[in-house]
Amino acid sequence: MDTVAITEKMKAKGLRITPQRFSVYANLLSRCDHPTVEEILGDLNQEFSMSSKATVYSTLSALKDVGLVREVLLEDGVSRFDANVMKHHHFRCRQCGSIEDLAWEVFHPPLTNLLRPGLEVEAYEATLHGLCDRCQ
Amino acid sequence: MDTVAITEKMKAKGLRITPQRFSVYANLLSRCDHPTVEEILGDLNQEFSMSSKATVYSTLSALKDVGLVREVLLEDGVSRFDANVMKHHHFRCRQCGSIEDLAWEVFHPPLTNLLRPGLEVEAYEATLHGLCDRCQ
DNA sequence: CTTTGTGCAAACGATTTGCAGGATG
DNA sequence: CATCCTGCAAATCGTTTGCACAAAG
Repeated sequence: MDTVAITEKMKAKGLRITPQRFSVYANLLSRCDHPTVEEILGDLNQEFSMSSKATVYSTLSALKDVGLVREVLLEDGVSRFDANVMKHHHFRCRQCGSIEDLAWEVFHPPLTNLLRPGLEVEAYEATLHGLCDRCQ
Repeated sequence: MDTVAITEKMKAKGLRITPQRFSVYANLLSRCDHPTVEEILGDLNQEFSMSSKATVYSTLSALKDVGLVREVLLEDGVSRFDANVMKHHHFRCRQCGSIEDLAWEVFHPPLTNLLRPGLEVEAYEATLHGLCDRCQ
């Protein structure tokens, strides 16, 4: 996705554009893993100081509020972020901890008639655990 | 489950029995929600001081190591614990935050042929989100 | 009596907050 | 030029750790 498209996407959600915000979102869009705040910040500050930790937190929070990114909480006590906001599931390697997205079709919809009456299901998602190819 | 059965279950796993350990596990077995350390500790210290936070953490860690309890990490950054170690899924009410167990049969197994080759799936579980009856 | 658990307080790491100055629309 | 973002440091919150004392087997 090019610079203009990214900017437009943010503007369309009513976000004020700043170099920090732009680069956080651009970084997230360019990755296929699910980075932590530290990892994003490391990328942004690689060549020159671009942003601070507090700003990355606040930017991710703003992006999350308007639905451009999703927060992913898996087995470690760390927030991870994902610019893929389509419905999908996750796979997590128990060895290296890497996370990847899985097609939504991997699971059939839940059999809601097996739930106790009274529960109103609005969404769901699954996490698969195992070993990735690199760790086998 | 009675006192003797609980004690035997812990002994069978090689755990040394103490009043603190016993009451943490007994508390967890008697609940159907998925309490945090704070909630368990609050219960134990209701009438008189029974345990400390560090001990509850260490007990839960020991119980987890021998497979008598499971740690559940859901949408908030807090560890929750579950004495139900059978395979099951979870439902979380987005209003009140309550969590309940769902039957394993609610989902068919994943269609692993849709995954990219190289991933070795060992386990999985799903979380459903919605409104419980009390919150509708 | 040896091993292991307990409880306190201090340490820790991720995240949030307060606030003065600066950039955006 | 009014709004609201940035960045620093301090505050917060859940969890872990170190250690002296006590309890379990």
